[in-house]
Amino acid sequence: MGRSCISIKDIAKDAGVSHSTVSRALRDSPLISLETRQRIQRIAREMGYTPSAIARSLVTKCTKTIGLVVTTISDPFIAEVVRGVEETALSNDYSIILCNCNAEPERELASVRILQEKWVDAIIVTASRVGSLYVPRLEELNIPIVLINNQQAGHYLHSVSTDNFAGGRLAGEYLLSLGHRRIAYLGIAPDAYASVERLEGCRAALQEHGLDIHDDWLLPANGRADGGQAGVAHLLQCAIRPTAIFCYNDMTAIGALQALKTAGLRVPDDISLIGYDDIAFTVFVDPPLTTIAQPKYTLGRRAMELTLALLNGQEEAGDIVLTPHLIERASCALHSQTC
Amino acid sequence: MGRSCISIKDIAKDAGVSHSTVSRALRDSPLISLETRQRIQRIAREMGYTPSAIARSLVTKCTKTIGLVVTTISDPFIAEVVRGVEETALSNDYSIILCNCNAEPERELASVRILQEKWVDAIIVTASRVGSLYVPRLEELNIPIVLINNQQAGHYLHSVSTDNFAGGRLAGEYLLSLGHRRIAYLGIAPDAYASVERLEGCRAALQEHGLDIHDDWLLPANGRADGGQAGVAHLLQCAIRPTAIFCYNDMTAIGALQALKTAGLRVPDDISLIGYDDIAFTVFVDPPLTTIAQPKYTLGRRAMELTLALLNGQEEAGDIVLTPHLIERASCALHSQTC
DNA sequence: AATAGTTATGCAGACGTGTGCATTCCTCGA
DNA sequence: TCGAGGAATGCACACGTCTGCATAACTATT
Repeated sequence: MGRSCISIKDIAKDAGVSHSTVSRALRDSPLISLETRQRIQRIAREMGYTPSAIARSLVTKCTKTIGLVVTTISDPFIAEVVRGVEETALSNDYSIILCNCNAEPERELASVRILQEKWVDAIIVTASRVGSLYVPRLEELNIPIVLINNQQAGHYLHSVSTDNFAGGRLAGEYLLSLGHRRIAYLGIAPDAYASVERLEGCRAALQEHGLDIHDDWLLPANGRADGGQAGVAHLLQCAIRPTAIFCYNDMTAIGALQALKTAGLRVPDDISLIGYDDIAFTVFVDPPLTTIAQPKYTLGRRAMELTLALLNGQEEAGDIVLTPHLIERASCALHSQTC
Repeated sequence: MGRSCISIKDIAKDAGVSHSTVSRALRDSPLISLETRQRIQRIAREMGYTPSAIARSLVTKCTKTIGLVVTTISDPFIAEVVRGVEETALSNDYSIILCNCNAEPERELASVRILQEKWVDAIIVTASRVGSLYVPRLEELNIPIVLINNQQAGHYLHSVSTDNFAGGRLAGEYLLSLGHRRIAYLGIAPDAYASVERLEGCRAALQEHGLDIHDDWLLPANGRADGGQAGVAHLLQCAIRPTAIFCYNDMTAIGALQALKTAGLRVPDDISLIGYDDIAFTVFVDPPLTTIAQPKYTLGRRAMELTLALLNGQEEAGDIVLTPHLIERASCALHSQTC
């Protein structure tokens, strides 16, 4: 039981030098003669020495560890972001401590406490909504904080996000180009920036053609499939039906798709459906979902790169906005009728 | 910039006592008088003190951190396991360092090195296949190692898994009960225990009825959708077709489902399909997938609980085998014809 | 031959926390 | 009044690594 536990002092004794010399030799310091350096490195290897990041951190005040806070790792979108963060971290010799706080305040606070005690060098937060008392608490730590898909102002606060307005416009323009004029938005959530911006982007595209979204066709959603189902239920009761639905995200669209099928409507023949995010599963529903893709992995990668830049003192690194793009699959069809 | 950096020495100076007294007072040691204890705790709170886990770890040799190694976090099955591990860890004041090594040897080695340097107390590995040179390397660390869904022998090695044989039998019995006699297995992978056991379980159920699986209907898979598609392509060329397909996992089944639809076959009317795992998306394909459910979250939770037990010296904790169960949805139908 | 400069190494203290042992003070009993 | 015992606290060192400064040995210059 117990760790290997050979320290630089053990090596020092074995090599007949002081532990300072060992420390320098192992870090390839030019202060130590090449011969001694190589000899010590060889001995270290033979003894199976592994440096202690703990002890090193204590003196350097740097743990090469960053905290990654997510609302839930089960979300396939977030999982992909996490992958981007983690891989970039490992490539740069950083590791990440994962905190999965299901938007529960007490878990959020517990996470902050742990990350603080463990002296993480920075924190990356991927959360659809960030608790109001949460960010101030984070800022007290006085370390760089990078928010993914959640723009917010603050001293130590930076963000990486995709351009939701552009994404919404992309969806709107695409549906227009297919001849759709009656378009619904399934994703109203007043407190969520992302949703508002996507809607406004879509609306902007419509307005350039002198159109707008009918009030009856602005429906709430919750980002999950059941929200999409509920939205469609409402929509089917409208006197005039839209010919296309723009959904807040893919899960909403998948729920909507189910409800439409259940109601005996065909997608895309009777009604077109467009999602947002491009999660892996869009390919496996029937029909495969046309969607606005967010560069999920890149989102994570850039967040980590920004974090590294901040840790290297490049304060000017600032915020990053990525561009979404359209992925055409099979859930949207031409609509030739005029309204 | 920089951390808060108030140590017990600062508190000691402020309170006019030695730092030892502060250390004991903060840990509520009965050695310190109640009055002093409370006074010191108050001062600590006022100064905004946070203990340093780093310094503590250096002396206690215990980091309250465990390493979690996964092949890929993008897999929805693994994501759910991770959630189980993480939540259980946080509840017990442990945190996890996530290592996502895409079954790439060099990433595996980098992960081991980092986990070793960071002095994690234990390691949990969730990997469909564990590299051959990987486990021995892990064992050198002399800390508890818990493998999820991967039974293997060794000194510091323990495992949590589900009973694949029972799961396979469950699938077989279910299909038999629906009247199926011609059953295919889509998931041959000789080096994967899990696959072999599921097949054997299914076969055992058939053999009790004097049946077996035809050699032509034993098809390879890779755990991904494309493997399922390829398998179905082969199957459709057989002279005699099976009436039901047992798939190694849900992703395979989903691929198979797509291929069947493309070929103009209806599920479950023309052919029944049963998956394995019960990932979240089984609900969203059409038809919803009948499957053998593994308790994914529980798998993670029990792995973490076992780890905690091992860290508390309860060596006898041993291995854990969980029981899968059938979830009936809509991808299997009665088959009344005799063969 | 004495001095300045260079190179290689050691010493000692720091980082923040935990803990065995010694010390001090107080109380109680004989 | 003295000693024993207990309660409360401090001292000193440990954990493994890093680093500023001192030291020693050697080389080159005058």
